[in-house]
Amino acid sequence: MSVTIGEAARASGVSAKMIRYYEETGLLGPAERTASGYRVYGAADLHALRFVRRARDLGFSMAEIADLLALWRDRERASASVKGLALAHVGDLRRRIRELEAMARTLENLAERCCGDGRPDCPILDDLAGKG
Amino acid sequence: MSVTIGEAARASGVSAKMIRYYEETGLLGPAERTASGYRVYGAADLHALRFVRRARDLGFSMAEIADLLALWRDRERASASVKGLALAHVGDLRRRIRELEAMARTLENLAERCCGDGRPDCPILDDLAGKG
DNA sequence: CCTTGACCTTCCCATCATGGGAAGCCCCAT
DNA sequence: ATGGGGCTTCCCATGATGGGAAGGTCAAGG
Repeated sequence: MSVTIGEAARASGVSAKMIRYYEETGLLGPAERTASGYRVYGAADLHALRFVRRARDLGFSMAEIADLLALWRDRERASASVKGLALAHVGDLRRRIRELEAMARTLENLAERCCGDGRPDCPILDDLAGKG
Repeated sequence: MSVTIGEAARASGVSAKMIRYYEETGLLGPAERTASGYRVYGAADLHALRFVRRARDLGFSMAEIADLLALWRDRERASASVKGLALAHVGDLRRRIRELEAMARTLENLAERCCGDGRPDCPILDDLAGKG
């Protein structure tokens, strides 16, 4: 039950490029190799790759994922640690959302006041130019 | 009424590093120089720098800002072009917000189901591991 | 007049996660 | 044995930003 990097990529949704990168940066341990140097992945490796993929989909950074992986592998972990990490990340996401929200609202307000026709007068440019 | 790059940075809120970078990449035209090679900025340059700063604060990319600057300088522009750019960017922001929202909600749901005490059982890790 | 310290110049490097591509080796099927 | 596809490593690029080194410049004060 061992596959090459291409099959691992297809099975996990992580590109072969990224799998090598994760190995290079230490997020994942070095993969086993065939005699000719090909990387080889077993069931546990695929499991870890899918874990990483899922965590990336939830917006965790590689550093956070390293922590999550360590907790995942530690059967003695306290769930409080995981929850803490997750909630800290949620705080991060919420903060970014608030920033983007503020930008979007500002622009929507400006755009609403811009007639958007062939004339050059434009409250959006006026605002950017500081003439607000 | 001409200032050096440091003063321009302070006056515009754009770091000296970034001012040089904007010049290097062509977002802003080459600055005038003193005989000894120092960059020199006049009132119009400061105005443009503040424009760029403000646009960055609203989340526009450098490519979009290049377009906005061109429209700003073009007195024959159609406000529709500006509005189009702005609304396209709003669409971008809204899409990113939706993605982050989805991540945050997923994580909040998982965290809510995690008791977060000293025990190892953790729905968050279970979900990441695909045991959801 | 010379020193000092603050400022400027260019150049290189790092971030973070990701992709592109080249040169060369390997494996399998025809 | 040949061809095609997959693997290896290595280098480069992204976008916007900061850090820092090595060296030139300027203004103020001794």
